[in-house]
Formats: sequence, C-alpha cells, structure tokens
Amino acid sequence: MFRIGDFSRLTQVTVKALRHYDALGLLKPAEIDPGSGYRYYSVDQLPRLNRLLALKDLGFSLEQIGQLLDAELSSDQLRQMLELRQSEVHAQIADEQMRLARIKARLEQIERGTASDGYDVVLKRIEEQPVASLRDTLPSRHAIVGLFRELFLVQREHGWTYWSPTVLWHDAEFQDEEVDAEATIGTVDLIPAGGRVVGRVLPPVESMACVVHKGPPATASLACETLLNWIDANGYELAGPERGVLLQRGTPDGQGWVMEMQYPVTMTAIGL
Amino acid sequence: MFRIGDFSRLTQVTVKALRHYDALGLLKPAEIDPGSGYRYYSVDQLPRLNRLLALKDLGFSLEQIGQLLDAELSSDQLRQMLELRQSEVHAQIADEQMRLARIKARLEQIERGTASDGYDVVLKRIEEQPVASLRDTLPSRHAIVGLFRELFLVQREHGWTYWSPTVLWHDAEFQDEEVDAEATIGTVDLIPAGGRVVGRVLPPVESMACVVHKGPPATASLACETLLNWIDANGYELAGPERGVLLQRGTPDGQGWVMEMQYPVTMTAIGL
DNA sequence: CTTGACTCTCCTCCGGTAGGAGGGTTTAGG
DNA sequence: CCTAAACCCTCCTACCGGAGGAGAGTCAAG
Repeated sequence: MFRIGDFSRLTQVTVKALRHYDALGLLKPAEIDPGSGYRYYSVDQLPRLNRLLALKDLGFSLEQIGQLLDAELSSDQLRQMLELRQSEVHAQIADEQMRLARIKARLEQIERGTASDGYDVVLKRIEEQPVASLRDTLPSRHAIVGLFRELFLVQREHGWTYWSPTVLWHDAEFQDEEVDAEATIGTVDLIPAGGRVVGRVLPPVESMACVVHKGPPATASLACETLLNWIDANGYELAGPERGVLLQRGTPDGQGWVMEMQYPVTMTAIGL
Repeated sequence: MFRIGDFSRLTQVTVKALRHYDALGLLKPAEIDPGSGYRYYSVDQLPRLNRLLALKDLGFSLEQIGQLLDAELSSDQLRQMLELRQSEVHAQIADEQMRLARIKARLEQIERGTASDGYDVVLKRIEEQPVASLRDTLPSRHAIVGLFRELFLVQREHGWTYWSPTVLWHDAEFQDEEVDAEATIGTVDLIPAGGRVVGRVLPPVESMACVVHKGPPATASLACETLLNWIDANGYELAGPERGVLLQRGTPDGQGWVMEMQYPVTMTAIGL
C-alpha cells in the first residue's frame, strides 16, 4: 500500500491528478483511512491507471475514459470509438496544417516587404440574399457608376427600401473592355417583371474571402491584390464572381468611403 | 452605426463574442448609449475586427491579440511572434500525428485479434536511482533467481534497507545462453567496495515504455510482446537495456506477483 | 398601446488540471 | 515526550473562449 505521494512518484502522475481521478470515480484508492482521510493505493491499481493514461494519450476525455474503463467494452465498440477519435484527430491535423499555411503566407508577406497595411483577410459564409439587379455589358469597369445610377432611379421611383449596394463582376478573368457587370441592391420589395431591373436571389457562398477597404472605390486595387495573394498562398482558388459591397457611401472628394471586396473560394485539390 | 445584432450579421461574429471582445478591451463599440447601455458599432471598426479575426485564425490567444492590436507592432516583432507561433503549431502537429499513430496501432491490434488484455503501455520518465548491483553472465534467463539470492544474502548480512528489486538485461538482442544480466536493489546505504556486489547509480531514462504484468515472472512473455509491438508500431526503437521491476513479491504458487517491464526507447529517424 | 424582436447584465458551464489557503497527520530525530 | 519536517486533507480560484440561460429593460412597427 502506497500513500498518494509514493504512488505519484511510482506512476509519474501528479498528486493533484490522482485526487482528481478519485473525485471523478476513475480511480478510487484501494483504501481510505476513515480517520485521517488519507488515500492508500495498491499495486493492483496500476493496470487500471495505466489503461486510463493510455486512453488519455489517445486523446479521450476523462468522461469518455470513465465509460471505457467500466463498460467492459466489446472490442467492436472500442473500435468504433477509436475510429471516431481517429477521424477527429485527422480533422485537427488538417486544421493545424491550414493554420500553418496561413502563418507561412503571412511570414512570406513580411519577407517580401509587402506590408499590406491594414488589410486583413477573413474567410466567412455569406447568406443568400434577395436583390434588385441590373446586369449589362460595359465598355469599362468605371462605367459601373452609370449602371448604379440607373438602378437607383428605378429604386426611387418605386420607393423600395434597400441595403448593401453590391457589384458582381461576372468575367472569369480581369478585363477592362466588354465587362460583364451586375449592379445589385438588397431588398425585400417586389420587383415588377419586364423591366431592365429584375428581382433575383444572390446565391449563398460557403467560403468568401473578404477584405475591408477604406477609401474611394478607385483606390481598392491594393486590397484586391492582397486578397488574391492570400487566396493563392493559402491553397484556395477562385470559385465564382467577385463582389464589391459598398458599406458606407462617402463624399465625392473621397472621404468616408468603406467597401468590402469579396472573392468566393474553394480549396484547391492540392490543399485537400 | 449598427446595433450589435446587425454588426454580428455583417461580420459573422456572434453577439456573445462581440460582447466578450468589448469586455476584454479588444474591440470597444464606437458608441454606447449611456441610458440603455446599447452598443453601437461603426464600419470604421471593421478593419480592427478583421485583424483580430485574422490573428485568431493564426492561433493567437485573445490576450496576445490584445497586445498585437495595440502595440503598433514593428514588423520585426510581428515576425518573431509569427515564427514562435509557427514552431508551436509544428510541435502540435507532430504531437497529433504521434497520437494518430498510437490510435492506428491500437486499431491494428484489434484487427489482428491480439487482444493484449489488460496490458496498456505507458511512456514515462525514470529518475536516476542508487542501487546495490550484482552483474554476471548466466547460462540462461532462469538463472537470474540465483543472482538475486546471492544479492539478498549480502543485503541481509549488512541490514540494508532496499526497494524495487530490478533486473537489467544487457544483451542487445534476446538470447537464452551466456546472458549478461544485472540484479539490483534500490538502496541509499553505503556499499563496501571489493565484493561481487557493487554500488552504482542507474542512469535516468527520458522515455521508458512500461507495462505492468500481474502474475509470476515466468508468464510475462505476452506483456513483453505487447510492449515490443507497441514500440514498433509507434515509431520508437530500443535504446538501452530492458528492465524488469518487481513491484510485489507473490507466493511460490504464483499468486500476488506484480512486476513492471520497462524498455528505454527513442524516436526512430522516421518518426522525426 | 401592444407586441415581438432585440438588448442589457450577471450567472453558470465546459476540461484537466495548477496553485494556494488553512488546517490535520505521520515520522524521524533529539 | 516533544518538535520539526514532510506529508496529507478539503475547499477555493484561475486558465481559455466563449455558449446558454435567467430576468429585466428598450426599440420600432402596426
């Protein structure tokens, strides 16, 4: 019979942990002195403790270990739990490797001196969204202003409430002539059919890489660049039309503008 | 200005989290209504929140993020923190992969039907230990009994207190003739020089793979087998003499014996 | 004016211990 | 027999990043 300190030295398990396992019912001491409350352990308990430690090493929680220790596990059930655990660990490793990729990308950014001040890329889910939409082929990207002017004319005419003016660039690659652009505003009002402005629902996007750009729309190129670098460096690829969301309209002299550039992405085959 | 719920929808960050960041001083709302306590956020706060989220994605704690956000980080300091983080993530991935290996080994054990009932391998550090030692070349492993008999004769003669009778098998490979064996007992008493029994200190072992075997010493072969399988399956290799520690002496009819088999191990080159 | 959606603060919970306060017990030596 | 050191006990708090809920107050639309 060992006192808790001796048993702790024997097994390399801290006294605190042994008491904790006792409290959780995972490893009751062979005997407890009713007078002093001292715990006394016997060598017979070593196998149980070792099983506990082995399961802990496999990453099971103490609660799960409690079930596994007492449940006289059929080897089939044990296998199931192990397989579950295996896939969990797999998932976690994948997670950590992606994190590592992000850190590396960041470090490389610093090495290259591409400061990308204030641009931080965030990956998020975008919900589907009902919009009033006006799509056309434009001579250049700048012409998007005219498209929105036309859209807002219709909006004011019907008195629709709206939010988040958003442009979608439908061209697979960047170009500055014959641009396929779509101007949209979020709204729940009914859009009459037959006009140039149509009602539709923007599809949800599972993975949208986003940066916020403060400044007039024309100065957003560095933001876009940062975003594209990030996407490349982290093993993603473009998976749909780029969006530009106007979060706050500024003044004509360039003050107060805030917009968010959004690129739908998926993992590349390499990343998986 | 957004109320917390709207800001939450905009950024995909839960209301709870936003309040938490406020409490920690990571992201104070642009304005708080003194009457109602309502938090109001502005688009100007998006860049800061995005930076926070980006750092969180890299695995920094909120406390670290607090420093990074406010410290006007020199890019050099940032790089150092990123590199530190990188090595931490590396270490964690290595950890998880070893865990995965252990789980796989366990699953394979089940597949093979090698039940290995009650044998659970534990890796621990063994401290250095002063012992009285008697080493000799034996005709067979069984002859270890005679070696211990001689050792205990000397022990009783001097009245040494002792603990943990331990045998060390010095042969690099298993053999059953001309066995190089060492019988030891832990003791702090002074061992006189000149006799067959000598005093020495067993070296500490960083990684000792151990199993506890209940039953007389002669029946320990399954335990050893389990241990060797485990060592192989988990990417370790033998790194020193095998030890057998007698934890509880039983009766001659085989009742009450408890011993621990110990193999010093190191990672194989592959494992690293 | 009501209703329903929204917000506030404050509390507990998760896991697996670590650390410490405050007090009792055992053991070895003088 | 006495004392000091080492050991043990229980109970409380802290860590991390929130989630969940209670109970109460606030806002906007009809």
